[in-house]
Amino acid sequence: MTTMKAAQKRAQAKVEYNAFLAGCPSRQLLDRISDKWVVLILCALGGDNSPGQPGAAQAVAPKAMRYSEISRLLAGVSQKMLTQTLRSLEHDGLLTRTVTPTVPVTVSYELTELGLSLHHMTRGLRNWAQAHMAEVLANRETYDSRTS
Amino acid sequence: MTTMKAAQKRAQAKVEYNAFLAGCPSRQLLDRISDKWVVLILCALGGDNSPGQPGAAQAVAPKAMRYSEISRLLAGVSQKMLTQTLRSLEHDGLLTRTVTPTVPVTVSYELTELGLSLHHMTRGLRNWAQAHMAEVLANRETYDSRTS
DNA sequence: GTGCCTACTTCCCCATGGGAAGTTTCTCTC
DNA sequence: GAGAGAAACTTCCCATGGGGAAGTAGGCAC
Repeated sequence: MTTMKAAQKRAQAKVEYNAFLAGCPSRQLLDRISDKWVVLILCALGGDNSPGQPGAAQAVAPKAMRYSEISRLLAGVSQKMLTQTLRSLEHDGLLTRTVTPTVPVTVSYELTELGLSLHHMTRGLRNWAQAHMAEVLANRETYDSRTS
Repeated sequence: MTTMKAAQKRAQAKVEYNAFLAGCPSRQLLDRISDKWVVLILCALGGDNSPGQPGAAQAVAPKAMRYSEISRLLAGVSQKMLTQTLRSLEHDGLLTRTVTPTVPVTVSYELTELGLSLHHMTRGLRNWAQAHMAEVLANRETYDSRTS
């Protein structure tokens, strides 16, 4: 990484982000997006936040949301973390922040195209978690009974 | 969500893990897997850990790895965190831990089928990070120049 | 004027994670 | 036979990060 000829550098520039290397920017990016609040915010803005009508195919349409809406949906997030996470996502160009100077000012957040592409991943994560919950729970019990 | 008939409740029982609810087990599961070390370990064991020959199609085959191998691959992970994360993944049935009583004992970790299914997700995350790195970097610069 | 609204920011405190050194059990070397 | 060394942890200490709660701005309603 430190000693490298220009030709190699050029060849690497396109492909050679290796998230396993601690210093690699893609590793830092992975660190940032492998965060529970990031995943949840992406899911929320991505649109798979319908109140859970069972059986109804969830309408998965990206949707702009206000700060308070997100705050309400992501039960348990502290305001500090929410603001902080939203800022970093805006910083990375994953979402846009729009201030509307209404009575009390309203702020709305919306995924960019880039954010939308990441949303496909986080959506998969969330669905995985919900789909395999039972299995994991069963595994935990098996594990605990084996070791107790 | 609060007012619900028994019929609906029954219908929900199967499907209705909602990761947005703070108390929901699937939320806790999502919290656990939305972790940088979890993602990296899954990627490592999933097999997309080739030393980065640019251009060469990465051989993506799940692979058992020893503790020290993982430790070396995931530059920057502390032993404490690595052990802790591996334990929790084993606990959830995402990987198996096998002790071989050789000279100094060797321990190898391997993904279970469940872990493998999650690996598809984390692999996507990692690839996304590496693929969109440049774009994110550009966005950061734009953002910084706009606000400075 | 008092109070309330949204979208934050700030302060304090505790839990979590990093760094490094210690532990165990064996075998190999001097 | 004393000591080194190796793998996989475990333990201890301390800094950072995240939660909880309270404070801020500023415009409108009462």
